Amino acid sequence: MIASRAAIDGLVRGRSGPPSVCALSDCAECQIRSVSICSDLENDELSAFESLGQCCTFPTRATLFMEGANADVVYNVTSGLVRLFRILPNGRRRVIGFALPGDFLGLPLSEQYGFSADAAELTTACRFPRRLFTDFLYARPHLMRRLYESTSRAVEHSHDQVVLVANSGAKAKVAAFLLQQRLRWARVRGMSVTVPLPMGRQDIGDFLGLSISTVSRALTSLARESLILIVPKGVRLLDLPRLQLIAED
Amino acid sequence: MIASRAAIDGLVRGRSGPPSVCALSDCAECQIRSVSICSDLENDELSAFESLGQCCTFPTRATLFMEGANADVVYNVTSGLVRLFRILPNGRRRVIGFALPGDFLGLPLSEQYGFSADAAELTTACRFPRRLFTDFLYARPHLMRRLYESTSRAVEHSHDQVVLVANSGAKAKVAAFLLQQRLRWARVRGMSVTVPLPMGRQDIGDFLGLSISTVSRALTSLARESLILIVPKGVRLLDLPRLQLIAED
DNA sequence: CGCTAGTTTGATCCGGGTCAATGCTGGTGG
DNA sequence: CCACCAGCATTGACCCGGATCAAACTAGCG
Repeated sequence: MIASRAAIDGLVRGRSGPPSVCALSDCAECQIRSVSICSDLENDELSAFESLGQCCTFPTRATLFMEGANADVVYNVTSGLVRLFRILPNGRRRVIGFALPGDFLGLPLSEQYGFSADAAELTTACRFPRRLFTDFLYARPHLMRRLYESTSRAVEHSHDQVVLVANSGAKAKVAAFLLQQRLRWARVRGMSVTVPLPMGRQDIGDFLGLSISTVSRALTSLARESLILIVPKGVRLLDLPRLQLIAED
Repeated sequence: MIASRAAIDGLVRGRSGPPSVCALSDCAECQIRSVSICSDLENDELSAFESLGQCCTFPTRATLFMEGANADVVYNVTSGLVRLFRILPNGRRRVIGFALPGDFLGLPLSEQYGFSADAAELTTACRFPRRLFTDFLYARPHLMRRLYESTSRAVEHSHDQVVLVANSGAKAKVAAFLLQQRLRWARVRGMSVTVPLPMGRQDIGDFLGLSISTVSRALTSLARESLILIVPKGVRLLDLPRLQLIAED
Protein backbone atom coordinates (compact mmCIF):
# COMPACT_ATOMS: atom_id res chain seq x y z
CA MET A 1 0.00 0.00 0.00
CA ILE A 2 1.30 3.41 -0.91
CA ALA A 3 1.79 5.75 2.00
CA SER A 4 0.29 8.93 0.60
CA ARG A 5 1.03 12.45 1.69
CA ALA A 6 -2.34 12.84 3.37
CA ALA A 7 -2.04 9.51 5.15
CA ILE A 8 1.42 10.31 6.44
CA ASP A 9 0.28 13.71 7.62
CA GLY A 10 -2.54 12.05 9.46
CA LEU A 11 -0.30 9.49 11.09
CA VAL A 12 2.49 11.82 12.05
CA ARG A 13 0.31 14.55 13.38
CA GLY A 14 -2.00 12.07 15.00
CA ARG A 15 0.86 10.92 17.21
CA SER A 16 -0.10 13.33 19.95
CA GLY A 17 0.64 10.86 22.70
CA PRO A 18 -1.87 8.41 24.15
CA PRO A 19 -5.19 9.78 25.36
CA SER A 20 -5.42 10.33 29.07
CA VAL A 21 -7.69 7.73 30.62
CA CYS A 22 -9.48 7.60 33.92
CA ALA A 23 -12.18 5.45 35.49
CA LEU A 24 -15.74 6.23 34.55
CA SER A 25 -17.65 7.88 37.35
CA ASP A 26 -20.65 10.06 37.90
CA CYS A 27 -22.64 8.81 34.93
CA ALA A 28 -25.58 10.01 36.96
CA GLU A 29 -24.28 13.57 36.62
CA CYS A 30 -23.44 13.25 32.93
CA GLN A 31 -24.70 16.27 30.97
CA ILE A 32 -24.99 14.33 27.76
CA ARG A 33 -26.74 11.27 29.11
CA SER A 34 -30.21 12.45 28.14
CA VAL A 35 -29.36 12.40 24.42
CA SER A 36 -27.22 9.29 24.47
CA ILE A 37 -27.79 5.57 24.60
CA CYS A 38 -27.25 5.52 28.38
CA SER A 39 -30.50 7.37 28.95
CA ASP A 40 -32.30 4.02 28.77
CA LEU A 41 -30.33 2.49 31.60
CA GLU A 42 -32.10 1.82 34.87
CA ASN A 43 -30.37 3.17 37.94
CA ASP A 44 -29.07 -0.23 39.04
CA GLU A 45 -27.88 -1.00 35.51
CA LEU A 46 -26.10 2.30 35.36
CA SER A 47 -23.49 1.40 37.94
CA ALA A 48 -22.82 -1.97 36.32
CA PHE A 49 -22.46 -0.22 32.99
CA GLU A 50 -20.21 2.41 34.52
CA SER A 51 -17.76 -0.23 35.66
CA LEU A 52 -17.35 -1.50 32.07
CA GLY A 53 -15.99 1.70 30.62
CA GLN A 54 -13.37 4.34 30.98
CA CYS A 55 -13.42 8.04 30.31
CA CYS A 56 -10.87 9.11 27.67
CA THR A 57 -9.66 12.57 26.78
CA PHE A 58 -8.27 13.12 23.29
CA PRO A 59 -6.28 16.19 22.28
CA THR A 60 -6.86 17.64 18.84
CA ARG A 61 -5.91 15.21 16.05
CA ALA A 62 -5.54 12.25 18.37
CA THR A 63 -6.76 9.03 16.79
CA LEU A 64 -9.70 7.15 18.31
CA PHE A 65 -9.35 4.26 15.87
CA MET A 66 -8.19 3.52 12.35
CA GLU A 67 -10.07 1.98 9.44
CA GLY A 68 -9.44 -1.74 9.14
CA ALA A 69 -8.04 -2.10 12.64
CA ASN A 70 -9.41 -4.72 14.99
CA ALA A 71 -12.56 -3.23 16.47
CA ASP A 72 -11.98 -4.00 20.11
CA VAL A 73 -13.50 -0.88 21.63
CA VAL A 74 -16.52 1.30 21.02
CA TYR A 75 -17.05 4.89 22.11
CA ASN A 76 -19.73 7.21 23.29
CA VAL A 77 -18.74 10.83 22.65
CA THR A 78 -19.38 13.14 25.61
CA SER A 79 -17.80 16.41 24.49
CA GLY A 80 -15.84 17.84 21.58
CA LEU A 81 -16.07 16.67 17.99
CA VAL A 82 -14.86 13.55 16.21
CA ARG A 83 -14.05 13.38 12.51
CA LEU A 84 -15.04 10.15 10.75
CA PHE A 85 -13.12 9.59 7.55
CA ARG A 86 -11.65 7.18 5.09
CA ILE A 87 -8.38 7.47 3.24
CA LEU A 88 -8.95 6.54 -0.39
CA PRO A 89 -6.46 4.44 -2.34
CA ASN A 90 -5.33 7.59 -4.16
CA GLY A 91 -4.42 9.21 -0.86
CA ARG A 92 -7.31 11.62 -0.70
CA ARG A 93 -9.31 11.89 2.45
CA ARG A 94 -13.07 11.60 2.49
CA VAL A 95 -14.87 12.80 5.61
CA ILE A 96 -17.79 10.44 6.20
CA GLY A 97 -19.31 12.47 8.98
CA PHE A 98 -18.82 14.16 12.31
CA ALA A 99 -19.69 12.60 15.65
CA LEU A 100 -21.14 15.05 18.15
CA PRO A 101 -21.54 14.67 21.89
CA GLY A 102 -24.11 11.94 22.50
CA ASP A 103 -23.23 10.09 19.31
CA PHE A 104 -22.27 6.45 19.46
CA LEU A 105 -19.17 5.35 17.61
CA GLY A 106 -18.42 1.93 16.21
CA LEU A 107 -20.75 -0.77 14.98
CA PRO A 108 -20.73 -3.33 17.80
CA LEU A 109 -21.10 -6.26 15.43
CA SER A 110 -18.29 -5.50 13.01
CA GLU A 111 -14.95 -7.07 13.73
CA GLN A 112 -13.06 -4.27 12.00
CA TYR A 113 -13.64 -0.55 11.92
CA GLY A 114 -15.06 0.57 8.61
CA PHE A 115 -13.55 4.04 8.86
CA SER A 116 -11.07 6.04 10.90
CA ALA A 117 -11.92 8.51 13.63
CA ASP A 118 -9.92 11.28 15.21
CA ALA A 119 -10.58 14.29 17.40
CA ALA A 120 -11.23 17.56 15.58
CA GLU A 121 -10.82 19.41 18.87
CA LEU A 122 -10.31 18.52 22.50
CA THR A 123 -12.70 15.61 22.93
CA THR A 124 -13.86 13.32 25.70
CA ALA A 125 -15.53 9.99 25.17
CA CYS A 126 -16.52 6.90 27.16
CA ARG A 127 -14.65 3.87 25.95
CA PHE A 128 -15.95 0.30 26.28
CA PRO A 129 -14.37 -2.99 25.31
CA ARG A 130 -16.59 -4.05 22.45
CA ARG A 131 -17.05 -7.58 23.73
CA LEU A 132 -18.17 -6.53 27.19
CA PHE A 133 -20.40 -3.91 25.67
CA THR A 134 -22.19 -6.28 23.33
CA ASP A 135 -22.60 -8.94 26.00
CA PHE A 136 -24.15 -6.34 28.26
CA LEU A 137 -26.40 -5.33 25.40
CA TYR A 138 -27.62 -8.76 24.41
CA ALA A 139 -28.78 -9.35 27.94
CA ARG A 140 -30.97 -6.23 27.76
CA PRO A 141 -33.27 -6.06 24.76
CA HIS A 142 -34.39 -2.52 25.48
CA LEU A 143 -30.79 -1.35 25.10
CA MET A 144 -30.38 -3.38 21.95
CA ARG A 145 -33.35 -1.56 20.63
CA ARG A 146 -31.89 1.79 21.58
CA LEU A 147 -28.66 0.98 19.82
CA TYR A 148 -30.61 -0.10 16.81
CA GLU A 149 -32.34 3.26 16.79
CA SER A 150 -29.01 5.00 16.93
CA THR A 151 -27.79 2.95 14.00
CA SER A 152 -30.96 3.71 12.09
CA ARG A 153 -30.26 7.37 12.64
CA ALA A 154 -26.78 6.78 11.27
CA VAL A 155 -28.33 5.37 8.11
CA GLU A 156 -30.51 8.41 7.75
CA HIS A 157 -27.56 10.72 8.31
CA SER A 158 -25.69 8.89 5.60
CA HIS A 159 -28.62 9.33 3.26
CA ASP A 160 -28.70 13.00 4.07
CA GLN A 161 -25.05 13.25 3.30
CA VAL A 162 -25.43 11.44 0.01
CA VAL A 163 -28.06 13.95 -0.96
CA LEU A 164 -25.84 16.78 0.26
CA VAL A 165 -22.74 15.64 -1.54
CA ALA A 166 -24.51 15.04 -4.81
CA ASN A 167 -26.29 18.38 -4.56
CA SER A 168 -25.82 20.72 -7.45
CA GLY A 169 -24.17 24.00 -6.48
CA ALA A 170 -21.36 24.69 -4.05
CA LYS A 171 -23.34 27.40 -2.28
CA ALA A 172 -26.29 25.03 -1.97
CA LYS A 173 -24.08 22.38 -0.40
CA VAL A 174 -22.58 24.77 2.10
CA ALA A 175 -25.94 26.29 3.03
CA ALA A 176 -27.46 22.84 3.46
CA PHE A 177 -24.48 21.81 5.55
CA LEU A 178 -24.90 24.76 7.89
CA LEU A 179 -28.60 24.08 8.35
CA GLN A 180 -27.92 20.39 8.93
CA GLN A 181 -25.27 21.16 11.55
CA ARG A 182 -27.65 23.53 13.27
CA LEU A 183 -30.19 20.76 13.72
CA ARG A 184 -27.64 18.27 14.92
CA TRP A 185 -26.20 20.61 17.53
CA ALA A 186 -29.70 21.43 18.71
CA ARG A 187 -29.83 17.99 20.36
CA VAL A 188 -26.79 18.93 22.42
CA ARG A 189 -26.93 22.66 23.06
CA GLY A 190 -30.54 23.45 22.31
CA MET A 191 -31.89 25.27 19.29
CA SER A 192 -29.90 28.35 18.35
CA VAL A 193 -28.98 30.33 15.25
CA THR A 194 -25.32 30.16 16.17
CA VAL A 195 -23.82 27.01 14.70
CA PRO A 196 -20.51 25.74 16.06
CA LEU A 197 -17.98 24.71 13.42
CA PRO A 198 -15.11 23.31 15.45
CA MET A 199 -13.68 21.56 12.39
CA GLY A 200 -11.48 23.30 9.85
CA ARG A 201 -12.43 24.39 6.34
CA GLN A 202 -10.50 21.47 4.93
CA ASP A 203 -12.70 19.07 6.88
CA ILE A 204 -15.84 20.73 5.57
CA GLY A 205 -14.46 20.51 2.07
CA ASP A 206 -13.63 16.83 2.39
CA PHE A 207 -17.09 16.27 3.82
CA LEU A 208 -18.95 18.08 1.05
CA GLY A 209 -16.72 17.01 -1.79
CA LEU A 210 -15.53 20.56 -2.38
CA SER A 211 -12.11 22.12 -2.42
CA ILE A 212 -11.11 24.25 0.53
CA SER A 213 -11.11 27.40 -1.58
CA THR A 214 -14.61 26.77 -2.83
CA VAL A 215 -15.88 26.30 0.73
CA SER A 216 -14.28 29.58 1.69
CA ARG A 217 -15.72 31.38 -1.33
CA ALA A 218 -19.18 30.04 -0.66
CA LEU A 219 -19.05 31.16 2.96
CA THR A 220 -17.86 34.66 2.15
CA SER A 221 -20.46 34.87 -0.57
CA LEU A 222 -23.21 33.97 1.91
CA ALA A 223 -21.75 36.43 4.39
CA ARG A 224 -21.71 39.24 1.81
CA GLU A 225 -25.40 38.67 1.21
CA SER A 226 -25.96 38.97 4.97
CA LEU A 227 -27.35 35.46 5.16
CA ILE A 228 -24.74 34.43 7.70
CA LEU A 229 -22.18 36.01 9.97
CA ILE A 230 -18.82 34.31 10.24
CA VAL A 231 -17.62 34.13 13.83
CA PRO A 232 -14.59 32.35 15.31
CA LYS A 233 -15.13 28.59 15.20
CA GLY A 234 -18.66 28.98 13.97
CA VAL A 235 -21.31 30.79 12.01
CA ARG A 236 -24.39 32.72 12.95
CA LEU A 237 -27.34 32.11 10.65
CA LEU A 238 -29.05 35.43 10.00
CA ASP A 239 -31.72 34.45 7.49
CA LEU A 240 -32.92 30.89 7.87
CA PRO A 241 -35.68 31.02 5.23
CA ARG A 242 -33.42 32.29 2.49
CA LEU A 243 -30.69 29.87 3.48
CA GLN A 244 -33.25 27.11 3.18
CA LEU A 245 -34.11 28.29 -0.30
CA ILE A 246 -30.48 28.30 -1.35
CA ALA A 247 -29.92 24.88 0.19
CA GLU A 248 -32.84 23.45 -1.77
CA ASP A 249 -31.48 24.52 -5.11
CA MET B 1 -45.13 22.10 -2.58
CA ILE B 2 -44.27 22.36 -6.23
CA ALA B 3 -45.17 19.33 -8.28
CA SER B 4 -42.08 19.02 -10.45
CA ARG B 5 -41.78 17.25 -13.74
CA ALA B 6 -39.78 14.40 -12.27
CA ALA B 7 -42.16 13.96 -9.36
CA ILE B 8 -45.20 13.95 -11.64
CA ASP B 9 -43.57 11.46 -13.96
CA GLY B 10 -42.86 9.25 -11.02
CA LEU B 11 -46.37 9.46 -9.66
CA VAL B 12 -48.20 9.05 -12.91
CA ARG B 13 -46.10 6.25 -14.24
CA GLY B 14 -45.99 4.59 -10.87
CA ARG B 15 -49.74 4.11 -11.06
CA SER B 16 -49.36 0.69 -12.63
CA GLY B 17 -52.21 -0.78 -10.67
CA PRO B 18 -51.86 -2.50 -7.32
CA PRO B 19 -49.26 -5.22 -6.97
CA SER B 20 -50.61 -8.74 -7.17
CA VAL B 21 -50.57 -10.35 -3.76
CA CYS B 22 -50.76 -13.92 -2.63
CA ALA B 23 -50.20 -15.81 0.58
CA LEU B 24 -46.65 -16.63 1.51
CA SER B 25 -45.78 -20.25 1.08
CA ASP B 26 -42.80 -22.47 0.58
CA CYS B 27 -40.33 -20.31 2.47
CA ALA B 28 -38.48 -23.59 2.89
CA GLU B 29 -37.95 -23.68 -0.88
CA CYS B 30 -37.00 -20.02 -1.17
CA GLN B 31 -33.90 -19.56 -3.31
CA ILE B 32 -32.94 -16.35 -1.62
CA ARG B 33 -33.40 -17.45 1.94
CA SER B 34 -29.75 -18.25 2.51
CA VAL B 35 -28.68 -14.64 1.97
CA SER B 36 -31.63 -13.03 3.70
CA ILE B 37 -32.70 -12.41 7.25
CA CYS B 38 -34.92 -15.52 7.22
CA SER B 39 -31.90 -17.79 7.15
CA ASP B 40 -31.71 -17.49 10.93
CA LEU B 41 -35.21 -18.80 11.50
CA GLU B 42 -35.61 -22.21 13.10
CA ASN B 43 -37.89 -24.58 11.25
CA ASP B 44 -40.77 -24.15 13.66
CA GLU B 45 -40.36 -20.37 13.62
CA LEU B 46 -40.38 -20.38 9.87
CA SER B 47 -44.00 -21.40 9.56
CA ALA B 48 -45.10 -18.84 12.15
CA PHE B 49 -43.13 -16.22 10.28
CA GLU B 50 -44.57 -17.36 6.98
CA SER B 51 -48.08 -16.70 8.20
CA LEU B 52 -47.24 -13.07 8.96
CA GLY B 53 -46.38 -12.08 5.44
CA GLN B 54 -47.57 -12.03 1.89
CA CYS B 55 -45.77 -12.40 -1.38
CA CYS B 56 -46.12 -9.35 -3.62
CA THR B 57 -45.31 -8.97 -7.30
CA PHE B 58 -44.55 -5.49 -8.58
CA PRO B 59 -44.45 -4.61 -12.28
CA THR B 60 -41.80 -2.16 -13.45
CA ARG B 61 -42.20 1.30 -11.90
CA ALA B 62 -44.75 0.16 -9.33
CA THR B 63 -44.31 1.88 -6.00
CA LEU B 64 -43.44 -0.14 -2.89
CA PHE B 65 -43.70 2.90 -0.63
CA MET B 66 -43.27 6.65 -0.66
CA GLU B 67 -41.01 8.86 1.42
CA GLY B 68 -42.81 10.34 4.40
CA ALA B 69 -45.72 7.90 4.24
CA ASN B 70 -46.76 5.96 7.29
CA ALA B 71 -44.38 3.03 7.52
CA ASP B 72 -46.87 0.25 8.10
CA VAL B 73 -45.14 -2.48 6.13
CA VAL B 74 -41.61 -3.73 5.59
CA TYR B 75 -40.29 -5.82 2.72
CA ASN B 76 -37.80 -8.49 1.97
CA VAL B 77 -36.87 -8.46 -1.71
CA THR B 78 -36.83 -11.92 -3.30
CA SER B 79 -36.27 -11.15 -6.99
CA GLY B 80 -35.87 -8.19 -9.29
CA LEU B 81 -34.49 -4.81 -8.32
CA VAL B 82 -35.83 -1.96 -6.22
CA ARG B 83 -34.81 1.66 -6.62
CA LEU B 84 -34.47 3.66 -3.39
CA PHE B 85 -34.72 7.38 -3.94
CA ARG B 86 -35.69 10.74 -2.61
CA ILE B 87 -37.30 13.60 -4.46
CA LEU B 88 -35.51 16.81 -3.54
CA PRO B 89 -37.40 20.05 -2.95
CA ASN B 90 -36.20 21.30 -6.33
CA GLY B 91 -37.82 18.34 -8.04
CA ARG B 92 -34.65 16.44 -8.81
CA ARG B 93 -34.45 12.80 -7.97
CA ARG B 94 -31.60 11.34 -5.98
CA VAL B 95 -31.17 7.57 -6.05
CA ILE B 96 -30.04 6.51 -2.58
CA GLY B 97 -29.36 2.94 -3.53
CA PHE B 98 -30.64 -0.24 -5.09
CA ALA B 99 -32.13 -3.13 -3.16
CA LEU B 100 -31.19 -6.54 -4.52
CA PRO B 101 -32.77 -9.90 -3.81
CA GLY B 102 -32.12 -10.76 -0.18
CA ASP B 103 -32.05 -7.11 0.90
CA PHE B 104 -34.31 -5.94 3.65
CA LEU B 105 -36.34 -2.79 3.10
CA GLY B 106 -37.60 -0.37 5.69
CA LEU B 107 -36.25 0.45 9.12
CA PRO B 108 -38.60 -1.35 11.49
CA LEU B 109 -38.35 1.35 14.16
CA SER B 110 -39.12 4.40 12.04
CA GLU B 111 -42.72 5.49 11.90
CA GLN B 112 -42.30 7.04 8.46
CA TYR B 113 -40.34 5.91 5.45
CA GLY B 114 -37.22 7.99 4.98
CA PHE B 115 -37.18 7.47 1.22
CA SER B 116 -39.30 6.14 -1.61
CA ALA B 117 -38.94 2.77 -3.26
CA ASP B 118 -40.17 1.45 -6.58
CA ALA B 119 -39.48 -1.51 -8.81
CA ALA B 120 -36.83 -1.00 -11.49
CA GLU B 121 -37.97 -4.20 -13.15
CA LEU B 122 -40.42 -7.00 -12.43
CA THR B 123 -39.89 -7.57 -8.75
CA THR B 124 -41.17 -9.87 -6.04
CA ALA B 125 -40.92 -9.22 -2.33
CA CYS B 126 -42.28 -10.56 0.93
CA ARG B 127 -44.37 -7.97 2.68
CA PHE B 128 -44.91 -7.87 6.45
CA PRO B 129 -47.02 -5.54 8.56
CA ARG B 130 -44.33 -3.62 10.40
CA ARG B 131 -45.96 -4.03 13.79
CA LEU B 132 -46.29 -7.79 13.56
CA PHE B 133 -42.79 -7.99 12.23
CA THR B 134 -41.20 -6.02 15.06
CA ASP B 135 -43.20 -7.88 17.71
CA PHE B 136 -42.00 -11.14 16.24
CA LEU B 137 -38.48 -9.77 16.29
CA TYR B 138 -38.41 -8.49 19.84
CA ALA B 139 -39.38 -11.93 21.06
CA ARG B 140 -36.33 -13.40 19.33
CA PRO B 141 -33.01 -11.73 20.10
CA HIS B 142 -31.08 -13.72 17.52
CA LEU B 143 -33.28 -12.26 14.80
CA MET B 144 -32.94 -8.80 16.26
CA ARG B 145 -29.24 -9.27 15.96
CA ARG B 146 -29.53 -10.39 12.38
CA LEU B 147 -31.57 -7.37 11.50
CA TYR B 148 -29.04 -5.20 13.22
CA GLU B 149 -26.34 -6.73 11.07
CA SER B 150 -28.35 -5.99 7.98
CA THR B 151 -28.73 -2.39 9.10
CA SER B 152 -25.03 -2.16 9.83
CA ARG B 153 -24.41 -3.30 6.30
CA ALA B 154 -26.74 -0.57 5.12
CA VAL B 155 -24.59 1.97 6.95
CA GLU B 156 -21.50 0.64 5.26
CA HIS B 157 -23.18 0.72 1.87
CA SER B 158 -24.11 4.31 2.49
CA HIS B 159 -20.54 5.13 3.34
CA ASP B 160 -19.41 3.44 0.17
CA GLN B 161 -21.85 5.49 -1.78
CA VAL B 162 -20.73 8.72 -0.17
CA VAL B 163 -17.20 7.90 -1.22
CA LEU B 164 -18.43 6.97 -4.68
CA VAL B 165 -20.51 10.07 -5.21
CA ALA B 166 -17.81 12.42 -4.01
CA ASN B 167 -15.20 10.64 -6.12
CA SER B 168 -13.30 12.80 -8.55
CA GLY B 169 -13.75 11.75 -12.14
CA ALA B 170 -16.84 10.52 -13.96
CA LYS B 171 -15.02 7.49 -15.35
CA ALA B 172 -13.77 6.67 -11.85
CA LYS B 173 -17.29 6.81 -10.49
CA VAL B 174 -18.70 4.58 -13.18
CA ALA B 175 -15.87 2.07 -12.89
CA ALA B 176 -16.24 1.96 -9.12
CA PHE B 177 -19.98 1.55 -9.50
CA LEU B 178 -19.57 -1.43 -11.80
CA LEU B 179 -17.12 -3.12 -9.44
CA GLN B 180 -19.41 -2.44 -6.49
CA GLN B 181 -22.41 -3.88 -8.29
CA ARG B 182 -20.40 -6.97 -9.17
CA LEU B 183 -19.68 -7.65 -5.52
CA ARG B 184 -23.26 -7.06 -4.47
CA TRP B 185 -24.69 -9.41 -7.08
CA ALA B 186 -22.15 -12.03 -6.10
CA ARG B 187 -24.18 -12.66 -2.95
CA VAL B 188 -27.17 -13.52 -5.09
CA ARG B 189 -25.88 -15.09 -8.28
CA GLY B 190 -22.36 -16.04 -7.32
CA MET B 191 -19.16 -14.38 -8.46
CA SER B 192 -19.07 -13.56 -12.15
CA VAL B 193 -17.55 -10.97 -14.47
CA THR B 194 -20.94 -10.29 -15.98
CA VAL B 195 -22.70 -7.60 -13.98
CA PRO B 196 -26.47 -7.18 -14.34
CA LEU B 197 -27.63 -3.58 -14.75
CA PRO B 198 -31.41 -3.88 -14.78
CA MET B 199 -31.80 -0.17 -14.03
CA GLY B 200 -31.72 2.49 -16.72
CA ARG B 201 -28.90 4.93 -17.39
CA GLN B 202 -30.91 7.69 -15.77
CA ASP B 203 -31.02 5.69 -12.54
CA ILE B 204 -27.26 5.19 -12.60
CA GLY B 205 -26.80 8.89 -13.20
CA ASP B 206 -29.06 9.88 -10.33
CA PHE B 207 -27.20 7.40 -8.15
CA LEU B 208 -23.72 8.66 -9.02
CA GLY B 209 -24.59 12.31 -9.26
CA LEU B 210 -23.87 12.38 -12.99
CA SER B 211 -25.96 13.35 -15.97
CA ILE B 212 -27.27 10.59 -18.18
CA SER B 213 -25.04 11.66 -21.05
CA THR B 214 -21.92 11.56 -18.90
CA VAL B 215 -22.76 8.05 -17.74
CA SER B 216 -23.17 7.00 -21.33
CA ARG B 217 -19.92 8.64 -22.38
CA ALA B 218 -18.01 7.03 -19.52
CA LEU B 219 -19.37 3.61 -20.42
CA THR B 220 -18.56 3.89 -24.10
CA SER B 221 -15.13 5.22 -23.20
CA LEU B 222 -14.48 2.18 -20.99
CA ALA B 223 -15.80 -0.06 -23.72
CA ARG B 224 -13.51 1.53 -26.36
CA GLU B 225 -10.53 0.74 -24.15
CA SER B 226 -11.73 -2.89 -23.98
CA LEU B 227 -12.12 -2.71 -20.22
CA ILE B 228 -15.77 -3.66 -20.42
CA LEU B 229 -18.22 -5.07 -22.89
CA ILE B 230 -21.68 -3.56 -22.95
CA VAL B 231 -24.38 -6.20 -23.19
CA PRO B 232 -28.18 -5.87 -22.98
CA LYS B 233 -29.19 -5.03 -19.40
CA GLY B 234 -25.67 -5.42 -18.16
CA VAL B 235 -21.94 -5.20 -18.61
CA ARG B 236 -19.16 -7.73 -18.83
CA LEU B 237 -16.00 -6.71 -17.02
CA LEU B 238 -13.03 -7.66 -19.16
CA ASP B 239 -10.14 -6.23 -17.17
CA LEU B 240 -10.78 -6.12 -13.45
CA PRO B 241 -7.31 -4.91 -12.40
CA ARG B 242 -7.32 -1.92 -14.72
CA LEU B 243 -10.91 -1.11 -13.79
CA GLN B 244 -9.82 -1.15 -10.18
CA LEU B 245 -7.07 1.30 -10.97
CA ILE B 246 -9.44 3.65 -12.74
CA ALA B 247 -11.96 3.37 -9.91
CA GLU B 248 -9.29 4.32 -7.40
CA ASP B 249 -8.37 7.52 -9.17
C1' DC C 1 8.21 40.50 16.64
C1' DG C 2 8.50 36.78 13.54
C1' DC C 3 6.90 32.05 12.75
C1' DT C 4 3.47 28.74 11.42
C1' DA C 5 -1.01 26.92 10.43
C1' DG C 6 -5.13 28.17 8.66
C1' DT C 7 -7.99 31.05 5.70
C1' DT C 8 -9.15 34.13 2.01
C1' DT C 9 -8.70 35.79 -2.62
C1' DG C 10 -7.20 35.91 -7.55
C1' DA C 11 -6.26 33.93 -12.35
C1' DT C 12 -6.59 30.13 -15.32
C1' DC C 13 -8.22 25.80 -17.24
C1' DC C 14 -10.86 21.71 -17.92
C1' DG C 15 -14.56 18.30 -16.83
C1' DG C 16 -18.98 17.57 -17.04
C1' DG C 17 -23.80 19.78 -17.37
C1' DT C 18 -27.09 21.30 -20.74
C1' DC C 19 -29.49 21.22 -24.96
C1' DA C 20 -30.37 19.18 -29.16
C1' DA C 21 -29.93 15.87 -32.84
C1' DT C 22 -29.34 11.13 -34.07
C1' DG C 23 -29.45 6.09 -33.44
C1' DC C 24 -31.24 1.87 -31.65
C1' DT C 25 -34.67 -1.63 -30.11
C1' DG C 26 -38.72 -3.80 -29.07
C1' DG C 27 -43.73 -3.60 -29.40
C1' DT C 28 -48.09 -2.71 -32.06
C1' DG C 29 -51.14 -2.61 -35.70
C1' DG C 30 -52.13 -2.38 -40.62
C1' DC D 1 -44.07 -9.27 -42.58
C1' DC D 2 -43.00 -4.82 -42.49
C1' DA D 3 -43.84 0.24 -41.19
C1' DC D 4 -44.22 2.96 -37.59
C1' DC D 5 -43.63 4.68 -33.10
C1' DA D 6 -42.22 5.37 -28.26
C1' DG D 7 -38.77 4.98 -25.02
C1' DC D 8 -34.09 4.79 -24.13
C1' DA D 9 -29.20 5.32 -25.32
C1' DT D 10 -25.56 7.58 -27.75
C1' DT D 11 -23.13 11.40 -29.70
C1' DG D 12 -21.95 16.31 -30.66
C1' DA D 13 -21.29 21.48 -29.63
C1' DC D 14 -21.05 24.84 -26.31
C1' DC D 15 -20.51 26.98 -21.82
C1' DC D 16 -20.05 27.49 -16.87
C1' DG D 17 -18.71 26.16 -12.18
C1' DG D 18 -15.44 24.64 -9.44
C1' DA D 19 -10.55 22.51 -9.15
C1' DT D 20 -5.97 23.88 -9.21
C1' DC D 21 -2.03 26.62 -8.40
C1' DA D 22 -0.22 30.44 -6.24
C1' DA D 23 -0.09 34.53 -3.58
C1' DA D 24 -1.72 37.57 0.15
C1' DC D 25 -3.72 37.83 4.50
C1' DT D 26 -4.83 36.71 9.48
C1' DA D 27 -4.51 34.79 13.98
C1' DG D 28 -2.30 32.39 17.61
C1' DC D 29 1.86 31.75 20.10
C1' DG D 30 6.57 31.31 21.61
